Amino acid sequence: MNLASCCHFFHTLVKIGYNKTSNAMKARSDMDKIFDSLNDAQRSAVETIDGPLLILAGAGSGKTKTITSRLAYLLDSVGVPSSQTLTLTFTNKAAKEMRERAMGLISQNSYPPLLCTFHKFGLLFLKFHIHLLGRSNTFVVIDSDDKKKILKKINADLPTALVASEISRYKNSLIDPKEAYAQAELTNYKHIAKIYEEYQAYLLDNNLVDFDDLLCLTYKLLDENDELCTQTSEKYRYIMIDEYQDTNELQLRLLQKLCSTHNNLCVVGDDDQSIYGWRGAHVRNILEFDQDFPNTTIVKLEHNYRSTQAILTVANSLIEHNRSRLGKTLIATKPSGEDVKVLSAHDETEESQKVAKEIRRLLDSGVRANEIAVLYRINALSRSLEEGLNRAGVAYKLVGGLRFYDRAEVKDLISYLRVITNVHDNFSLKRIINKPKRGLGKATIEKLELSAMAASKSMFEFIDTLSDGELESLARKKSVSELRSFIREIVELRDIAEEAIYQFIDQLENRFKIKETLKGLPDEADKISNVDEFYGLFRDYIKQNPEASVAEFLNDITLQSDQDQVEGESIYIMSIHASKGLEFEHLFVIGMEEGFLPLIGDGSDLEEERRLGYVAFTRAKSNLTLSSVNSRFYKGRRTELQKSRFINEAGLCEGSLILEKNTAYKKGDLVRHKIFGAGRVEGVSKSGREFKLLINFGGNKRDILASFVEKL
DNA sequence: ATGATAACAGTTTTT
DNA sequence: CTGTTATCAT
Repeated sequence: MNLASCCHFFHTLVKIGYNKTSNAMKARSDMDKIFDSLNDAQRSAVETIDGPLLILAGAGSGKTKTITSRLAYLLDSVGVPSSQTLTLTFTNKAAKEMRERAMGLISQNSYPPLLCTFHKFGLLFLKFHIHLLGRSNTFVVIDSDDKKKILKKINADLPTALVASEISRYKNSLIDPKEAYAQAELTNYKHIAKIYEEYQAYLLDNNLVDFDDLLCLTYKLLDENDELCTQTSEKYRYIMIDEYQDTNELQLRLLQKLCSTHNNLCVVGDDDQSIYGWRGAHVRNILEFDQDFPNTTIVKLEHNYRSTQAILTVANSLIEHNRSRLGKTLIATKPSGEDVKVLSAHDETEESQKVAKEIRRLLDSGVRANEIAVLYRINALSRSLEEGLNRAGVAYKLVGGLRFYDRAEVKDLISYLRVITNVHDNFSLKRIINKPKRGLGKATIEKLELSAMAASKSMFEFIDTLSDGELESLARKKSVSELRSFIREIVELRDIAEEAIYQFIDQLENRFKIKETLKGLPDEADKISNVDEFYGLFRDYIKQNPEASVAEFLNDITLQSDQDQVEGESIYIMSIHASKGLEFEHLFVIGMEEGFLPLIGDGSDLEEERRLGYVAFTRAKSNLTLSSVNSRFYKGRRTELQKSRFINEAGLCEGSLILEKNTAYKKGDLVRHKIFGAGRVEGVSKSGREFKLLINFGGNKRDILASFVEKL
């Protein structure tokens, strides 16, 4: 749902009140069909509507189906007005998918329920209530790049990435600059707190809002206005949250406010798939949900409809090595299938060669390219893989990487639009004032900005009101005339945007020759096609929302990452993080070595690394191949590497195939156990899906599962 | 103001 | 080995 229609939606709710429940008979038979398609656990999750509910949804267990069915049940069977429900996700993609699936289940005559991302909800809420904080709702949402630019300007010495993440941490812990300063002990942190204070002042001055503000200002409003809080909570009587394992402290507290009057909170997630701890997500939110929300009902969805038994066995045994987890075991609904394979290679070149060869073989046997994917823990591993795929003539699509809206040429366009909708936006103005070149350098721009500030005017206003003579004392003569025409074009475009929006793009390109100025730059063709794509997006948006303004378009796209990957005739390669939520018939995971997966470094968490392994493995539907190398070229040097411990923990050994064939251990092998130390294998037997070894530790004989020892 | 070089750091990234 | 940023001549 776009911003325009969402706002309309908010208004409509107020005006028409609740919609009437649909035809009960019809709803009943539709609901019966939905229930028939659910398993027992899913059905019980759908029918539990009052009080806190934790749905532990394992990978591939029909999570989306369960949430959407529950929504349909609430609306069509229980008769809850759609306006009283709120469903939040993390990504636009998830929201879109869920909305589409929910629409197919919910009876047509109910108004679409509010189903959007956390941040979009924040945006909508602020549009309606930010005035209570003494701010105007014409604020602009900035992205993390904009944020870094602002921080860089404020601070010169400390690394902006660090400052940005610390400020984010403060905001997500609801710590204001004063408190941050008070609690800082190191001088660096005092310094960061000062930067934080200046940054906040800058945002306020320019009426900007960053991603974190969308949530923390929303929280602040609810926290400081009891009446608004009660009213909002009563409005959304049934709340559902997707991917709950990825929520942070602020999101938890926001949810506590939102359901303070009813506690009808249903969260869906998987503690075993929590892979964003480094970004502030708190696994504890899902682990201790029943402590935050007493009298919680817990439903586990453990039936897996995605992967073969063989793949699930491997994934289950890996994740069992984690201690902090609620504990569940995926149950296969598919037959055993092919064994999980382990490739080993001497180096990354051979690895990519082997993987490419396997992929070639699959393609030649008629497998469709988009059913194949290769995953890696760090993006740096993509290079050798890409080379190998190129050599083998395998077309691939790299998912992730630099996002569409983050590309320089697209950001320039966005800045143009921002200046056109708000000429006082100094920040965006500075980005484009010398694009295309108008002979203004860093020094001149700085001078203009300072003088404007001294005159208490925005740069645009300042330039516009100055005489040519006055301007010439700040910039060279040639630049002054360029500036004049720049100002004129912006004003004219603003009028066009208001009066003839369908002409807007053509006029923009005409006046500023955006595409022409890209000629001669590296990757010229890509850049021009990105500009064209952006133009297309704008036109589509206007076509779909004829009443929308440029400002609405801008706020909407700031919250968007490029989502829909076009299906083509190429295989996919991506990081494990980027693969969350996806599935592939044939999956390769490369870089299964100590130091890469698990990645070891400061702040690394072995259990989170293991969950990453688990997420990776559970993307596979019928074939899973892992690969490891003896040495890898990384950061300019070649490093000797050992096989990932996860290969062993997953019950796999070199050459693979522990399921039916020989175990890697035989009588007489020397092994080491974490507690008992070194010992000799005296017997091998099978225990469930794993091998059990009888080991003699210096006279002390014990039965131990093979995955708990390592070979010497 | 602009382009060329040196110095440097280097996971994962939903909004 | 990469890509990004700071600094220095032109």
